[in-house]
Amino acid sequence: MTKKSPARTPRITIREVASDAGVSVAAVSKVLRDAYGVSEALRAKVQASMEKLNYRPLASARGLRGRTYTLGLVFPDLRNPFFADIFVGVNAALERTQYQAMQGVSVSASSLVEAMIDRQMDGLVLIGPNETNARLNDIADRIPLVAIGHHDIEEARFDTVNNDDQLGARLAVRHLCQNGHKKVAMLSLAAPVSTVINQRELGYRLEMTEQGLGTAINIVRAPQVLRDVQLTVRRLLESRDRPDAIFCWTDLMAFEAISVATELELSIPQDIAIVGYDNTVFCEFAQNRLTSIDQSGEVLGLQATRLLIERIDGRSHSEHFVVTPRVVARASSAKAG
Amino acid sequence: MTKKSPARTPRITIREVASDAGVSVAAVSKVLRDAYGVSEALRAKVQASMEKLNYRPLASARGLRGRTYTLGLVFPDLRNPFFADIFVGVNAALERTQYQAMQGVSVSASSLVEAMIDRQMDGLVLIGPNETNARLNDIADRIPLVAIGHHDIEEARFDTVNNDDQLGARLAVRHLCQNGHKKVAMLSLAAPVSTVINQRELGYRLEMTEQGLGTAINIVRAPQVLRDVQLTVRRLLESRDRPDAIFCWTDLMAFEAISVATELELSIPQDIAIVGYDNTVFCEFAQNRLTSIDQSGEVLGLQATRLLIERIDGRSHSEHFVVTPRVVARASSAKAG
DNA sequence: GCAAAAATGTAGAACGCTACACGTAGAACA
DNA sequence: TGTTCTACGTGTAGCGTTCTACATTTTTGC
Repeated sequence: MTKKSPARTPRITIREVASDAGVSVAAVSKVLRDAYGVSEALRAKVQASMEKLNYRPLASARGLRGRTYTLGLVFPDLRNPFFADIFVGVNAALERTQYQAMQGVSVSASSLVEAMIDRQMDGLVLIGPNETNARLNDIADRIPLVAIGHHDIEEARFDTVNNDDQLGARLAVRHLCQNGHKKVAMLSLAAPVSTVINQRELGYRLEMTEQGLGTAINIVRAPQVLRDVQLTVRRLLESRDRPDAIFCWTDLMAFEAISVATELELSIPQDIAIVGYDNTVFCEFAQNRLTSIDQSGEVLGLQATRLLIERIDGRSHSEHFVVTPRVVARASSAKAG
Repeated sequence: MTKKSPARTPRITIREVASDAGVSVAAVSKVLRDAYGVSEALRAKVQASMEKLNYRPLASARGLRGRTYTLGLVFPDLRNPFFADIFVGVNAALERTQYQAMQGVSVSASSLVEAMIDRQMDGLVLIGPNETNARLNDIADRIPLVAIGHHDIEEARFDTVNNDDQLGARLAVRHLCQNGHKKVAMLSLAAPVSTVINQRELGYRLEMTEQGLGTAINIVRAPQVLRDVQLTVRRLLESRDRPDAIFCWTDLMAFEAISVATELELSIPQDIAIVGYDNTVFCEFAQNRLTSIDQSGEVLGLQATRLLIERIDGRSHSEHFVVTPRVVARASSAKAG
């Protein structure tokens, strides 16, 4: 079935660079890799030839012996603009390095990770992985790994970068309480495994208790799907004893909450206050004016990438970086009245 | 500087599969590639061994001789959820094939394309490329290429998949006119090159003229940046002779328009009607209720991928697939009164 | 039955690069 | 002067696949 493609211009190889520069192939390779034992004169000669011939090393060939200079980013989905912030951070960290990031979106569980290992990524950044520690350790045994958004670091053979989700949740609740809201519900995510969810829910519970609102604790969970979120919110807002505030798992969920509230002709924040998480760009829009917890995705991405490169370069003990979240207050959580 | 990483379990290679199955390496390779000349018995034997050993072919090694079974998707940015729709389509097309998609976000112009060629992608899908035809042809000479959102197909040595942007713009204007809006402005994008922008602006002009509103033609352009869009919209809405409707380049821009209008205490659609493009999920939200032109990203992604695989398999003449857009009417463009 | 054709399997040379193991030359030291 | 270092280059064996060419067996045609 496989026919021949039209002939394409063949690539410049390391051999041609070597012969053009009048040096050995090994010498060119050394220059390429910044390896030890190269004189300035030789480096200059080789670099001139590379430039002249417009040489670009072929990643597959490099990968077969050494590294591919490619990092894999695994996103849980593409709809949340928060991930774009992380991506910005990753790219900032990659500036002035030879590395390139390739993204994938984990459609079917962990098959993407396998695909990336098959493709010889030098390392992986998993963003919000729904995986157990054991499973992550398995992966880490095969490829340098950093997880963003995974709190279980016991015996972890990989690095993690997190915002303090427990604190984030506490800040949200505290902020709402300070603004006079009492019956704070939490709209959480119904997902198989997630240490992030656990932390947020824990923070919510602890802070509610601390605020003397232990009896008002109310966690409802919805799957990521649009319909389900709306149904869940609607049920919550129409319930006999409606909360006066909702702390949402994500800005995206919060926007849906705003939508449902608007449909029910409840006014925000008078009838119902809303707080999101991630401080996405859309929070700023006048139709949302959503108070949100900022976990600075850019920093998360930057640090994760930094750690990953360190790990590729040989570090074997685990490091765990934590960002302190902060409240960005907007109208959606203003004083009740 | 490069230290040794902790020893990782070595991979299963084709050789081990061959020896386990008691056949030659070449035979295993044939099975892997569905090549001609393999008996059922042999195939079964080999597949059993592959399963048993959990063998996965290494893409780098394959790439050195044949293909990597990897397709590269190049997105212009990560913030627009419309791209998630395209991605869904791509994945649908990849189901039951050996191919895997890897995404990249084009930060610095075309350097990502080079990086993907270096990494031996079998083909590329460029989404909304800001490139000239000549430049795209250059790329197409080096790698199978499909562009989504590029209308200049003259002498194109690549395939394209588009929605009919000219029609889309006409539909938007027509819809607004039918609902009694007359002074329809267009909020367009200030970008270096884009045949998509040209088509939309052309459609807008033509339809305005056809509706007898030639004198009301008013195109303002803003760069993608948040601040600039808001400034532009604000200027437009505060101008002496304010339009009564805005047709926006993108839902994202439309949401910003809604934001500015809300801030100015203009009501939608009474004071100002708004129409977007892409029919993103957020359009449905009650705080937006945004009328939008649907160009079915899923179909775009699916078709692009289909064409790309055909092209990889040897097709050399160009094909151009066009999707017909449709209006999805919501409150933001309802009758003026 | 026998030649020709088709089907099935194998050997082994690439693919472009890295990294190990060396070779050489000059400097430093005694 | 010889010996030991150090710095700098080179030759070349793979890395894990694919694919061409060929060898062998089976089927077909008459």
